[in-house]
Amino acid sequence: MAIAKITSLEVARRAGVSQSAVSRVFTPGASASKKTVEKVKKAAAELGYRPNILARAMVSGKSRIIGLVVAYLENQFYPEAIEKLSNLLQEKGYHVLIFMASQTAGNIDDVVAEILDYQVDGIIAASVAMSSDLSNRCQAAGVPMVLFNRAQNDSQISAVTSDNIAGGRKVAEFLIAGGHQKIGYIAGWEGASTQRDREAGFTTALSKAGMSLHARGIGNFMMEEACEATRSMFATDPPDAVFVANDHMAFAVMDTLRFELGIDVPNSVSVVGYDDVPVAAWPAYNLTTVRQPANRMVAETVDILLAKIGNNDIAPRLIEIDGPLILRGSARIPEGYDK
Amino acid sequence: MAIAKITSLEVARRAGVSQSAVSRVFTPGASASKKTVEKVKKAAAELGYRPNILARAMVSGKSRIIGLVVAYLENQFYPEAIEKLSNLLQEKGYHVLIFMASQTAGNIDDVVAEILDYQVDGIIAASVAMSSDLSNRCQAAGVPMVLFNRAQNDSQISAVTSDNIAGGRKVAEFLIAGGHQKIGYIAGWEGASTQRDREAGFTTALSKAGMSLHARGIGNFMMEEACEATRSMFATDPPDAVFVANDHMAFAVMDTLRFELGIDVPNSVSVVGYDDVPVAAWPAYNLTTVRQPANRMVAETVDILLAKIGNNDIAPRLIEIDGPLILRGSARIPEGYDK
DNA sequence: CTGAAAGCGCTAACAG
DNA sequence: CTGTTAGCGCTTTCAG
Repeated sequence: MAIAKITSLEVARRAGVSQSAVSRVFTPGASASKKTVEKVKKAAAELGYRPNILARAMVSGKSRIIGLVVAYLENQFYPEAIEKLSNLLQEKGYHVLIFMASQTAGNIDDVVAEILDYQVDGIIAASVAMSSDLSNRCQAAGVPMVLFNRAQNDSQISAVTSDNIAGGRKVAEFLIAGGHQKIGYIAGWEGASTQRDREAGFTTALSKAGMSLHARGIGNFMMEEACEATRSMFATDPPDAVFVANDHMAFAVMDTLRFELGIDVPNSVSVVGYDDVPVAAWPAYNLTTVRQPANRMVAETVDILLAKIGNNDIAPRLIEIDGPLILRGSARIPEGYDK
Repeated sequence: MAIAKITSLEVARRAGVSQSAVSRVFTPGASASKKTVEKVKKAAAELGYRPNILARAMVSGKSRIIGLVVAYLENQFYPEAIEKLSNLLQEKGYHVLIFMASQTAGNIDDVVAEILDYQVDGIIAASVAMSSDLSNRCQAAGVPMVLFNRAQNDSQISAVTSDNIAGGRKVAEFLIAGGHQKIGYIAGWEGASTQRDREAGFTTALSKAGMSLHARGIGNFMMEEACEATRSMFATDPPDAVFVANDHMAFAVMDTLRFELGIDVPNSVSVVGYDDVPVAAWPAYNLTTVRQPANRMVAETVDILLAKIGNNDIAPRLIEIDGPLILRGSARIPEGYDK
């Protein structure tokens, strides 16, 4: 079985032109006479020639590869995001090299180092904490990076998230309008800006209404820990409403409430989540939640990244996209409520 | 901000050795004296040097990139699989370039063409149909491919799936043992070997017991269509058990039954799925289902692919991995049943 | 508009 | 074990 990798040189010979002519025909912004283009295209088609992207990358310095660092694929928000990210990038002529940053903490640095080895044109870090040392190395290597669904204090680095503070506030206002008196919160991983902002927006709005958190548990964005937190929270003096830092945990909370503790949702307790992943709309959960506008978040992320790839000197941007509260059946809806 | 891409030549100069010495130090199976290694490593560390993988790929002909074609990320089985795939490949020193084959039918060919442009060392096609023309082109290009969770009649191409026929049979036997009389089936997309095999195993076992399908609907692996199929199937003479071709649709079937039609699962009708995705274990569904052993499927896939990368002449292999029926609460369990 | 020539950063013979 | 020498396949000046 002969291995048939056709090079531009072979195409050139068959078309009776120089190798550089072939290159020009396949290089977007290049000039070639109609006749040359025709001859080359014909020869290329006959031979089944396609340019070698790696070779092109080497000389041009542009690989058209974007490194995507991602961690928790079990939370449905991420598969959805990577699908959209990948599709959009594909449209723009880029492709996504995936790097799992899972399990082993502290391996993020290694992962990014590996990414850099592939000469990626840019990096999207979804939901992972970035040491500033690390972002410096990317900077030094001239590789732009944008954080997806996580912000960094370090204002040197671009990030796009939903407006988590506003989201948290909306939930508080909704719950208060619903007449809830004892409001609990189940937190995500405290190292995450999304967690902190959601909680800050939530408790601030509570304070403004003269209320405070009735109970607080920590789920670390993990289902099992969220179950545990729910058990303790409902062991004594149970709340009449719980805001859970993301949908993924909210499902665990609802299941624990209904099937383990025998507590009715929403009649005995309202549950509200954050993300609006597809499962939230399924009748079994029918979860009231704040929608993270994945499409717009993805579009912004790609925009910023490509802009930076075009010109790395543009200032870092912090985008927060507002998302609506989606009213469903897991929480009591105040009469005449609209937002 | 200076862009600091260090080359092996610069390291060589600082270490006082030749450029090829540096290369050797960074090439796994190469020889260099202890002293040289030391000097080079030191200089490299000081400079922050890392080899350029693309350049290495060009000359060695090995990119250490695996192209992964994937379609429906909404079915949780796939995020899970790509996470495991990516992790395992990462361990072996490969990385995954993702290609979404979604929406647009017939774009698979274009997608694979693009993949080839990146000089990938191998391709994993998850759950996509492969035209034989296409697999020929990969063959011609010397790029091995293995199908994941889908088999092909074309025995020229390796594939790993669960044992779908056995799985279908297990479900039939289980349902029959449970005393069900009117057994329905909701099919996936008929173009998929997984769908066909599951159904074949299922109906064959039914026949052996002197039974036949009471009703049949088509869900095409989509939730909405599965809902529709459920509605028609239960409009008249409803079955007392339904086998659904995958979990993703089974959730939709259960929700339609319970929340739209007001039919009790499992008391009025048993529902069984296929895959055992994480959600199947959540209390809200607690779905009885055939487990696809993702870990072993992934391990086999990677094994075969890497073996082929090592030597493309080895024969194509078709692996079917047996998975257990996981008994949960969505289907009546016959007394004393164990399998 | 076109061809010749010079590399991109690295690995792989090849002598020494 | 080491340095020298060729390229991998392509883009990009540079003359013409």
